[in-house]
Amino acid sequence: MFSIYETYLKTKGNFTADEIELIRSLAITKTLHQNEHFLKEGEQMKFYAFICKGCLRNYIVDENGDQHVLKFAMENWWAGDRDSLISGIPSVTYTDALEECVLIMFAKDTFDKLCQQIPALAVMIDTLFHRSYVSSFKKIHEAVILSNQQKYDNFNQKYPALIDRIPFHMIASYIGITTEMLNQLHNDQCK
Amino acid sequence: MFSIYETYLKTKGNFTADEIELIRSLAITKTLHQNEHFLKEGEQMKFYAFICKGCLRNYIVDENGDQHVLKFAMENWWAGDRDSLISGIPSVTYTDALEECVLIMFAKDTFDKLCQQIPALAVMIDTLFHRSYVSSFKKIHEAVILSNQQKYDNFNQKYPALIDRIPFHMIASYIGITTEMLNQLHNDQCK
DNA sequence: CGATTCTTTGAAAACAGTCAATCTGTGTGG
DNA sequence: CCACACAGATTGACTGTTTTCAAAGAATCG
Repeated sequence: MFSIYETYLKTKGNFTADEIELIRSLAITKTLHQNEHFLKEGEQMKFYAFICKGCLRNYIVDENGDQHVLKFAMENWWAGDRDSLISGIPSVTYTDALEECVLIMFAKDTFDKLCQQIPALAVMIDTLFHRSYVSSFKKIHEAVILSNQQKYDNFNQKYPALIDRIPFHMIASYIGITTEMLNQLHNDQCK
Repeated sequence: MFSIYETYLKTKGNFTADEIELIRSLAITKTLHQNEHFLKEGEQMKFYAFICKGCLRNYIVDENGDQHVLKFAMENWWAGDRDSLISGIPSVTYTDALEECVLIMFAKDTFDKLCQQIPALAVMIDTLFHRSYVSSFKKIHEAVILSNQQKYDNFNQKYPALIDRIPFHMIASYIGITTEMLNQLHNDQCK
């Protein structure tokens, strides 16, 4: 499974064979079965976790016990609650596996040291963080101005085929509409 | 005006007198009059810009020529398009002054070098970036699940008195509702 | 004071959410 | 292997909210 991560690294920067080997030596592989929790509210996230296989969902539970999906993460993404990881504070979100998952993980301390030793790795993470800031800004704007129809179209464009992989009510929660509405939009499209 | 920035710095980290002096020596003060453009679409943002006084708005113009307000920035915030600044790409947004503004600016290269020399400054910026990532996540979630009424309440809580300082239609654009709707919510509250 | 921009109002239409009932598929225990 | 329970999907009627449109009133700026 490390080979998937190695491929990912090679698309993100120039790493020497030695560096790859060093990274490999410190990687921890973890598997999750379907519906298994990866991180719970109140727990601190202590590992960088890269997804080699599978799909996870990140969500919060409000005071009424209702769940709100904040994001989905799948192959070649990073999983979990970044705020908890970086700030060292307890997570306010839950993350769990929607499918069988295989993760490549690194203890936070280990990974931070690696970043100091391997400049390309530090650049990769900085870029990643910057990118996700930019994309989250874009997502705010979309949430604000788009109609339900447009949100639906957008979702399908951004996550092709994900709608066939994840229960409707979770996608509805993610894009901020009701399950009934999502269903109707989906029907309209298939006509 | 630098004293305002100095006060800001002191709340964000421990800076020595020498460091403050070094920062001061490289600062550029700029004033903007009301409605003056600070940054246009297509231009590259080349300065870190801290707001000592005044209020700016950051927005995009869509294919129909309609403006969409992405954010407001005022005293003790940073102005402009961060993506352009960090990535060195042309800005996709406009930023202009809603009032007379005074900015403390630093050329990007200059500031990046300062960060290397002054660890507290680098930490400050990292924290700032991380924070705004986290808060953007919160804002997405709010845009997705809150009713117009709640968005209005939220805005007033987060930006007290800003509603008396900025034209209604810009605030409406920012929170993603029509001017008429905002007006009605505002009336209801005053009853 | 004239032009422009911003705010306010109300009616009609479009839109989205709620609710309740039904349908479907999956997995479990007998 | 069947019957049942359960979670998720689907449907339609109803309700409430939000937008659109049009028009008029205030405020601001040159």
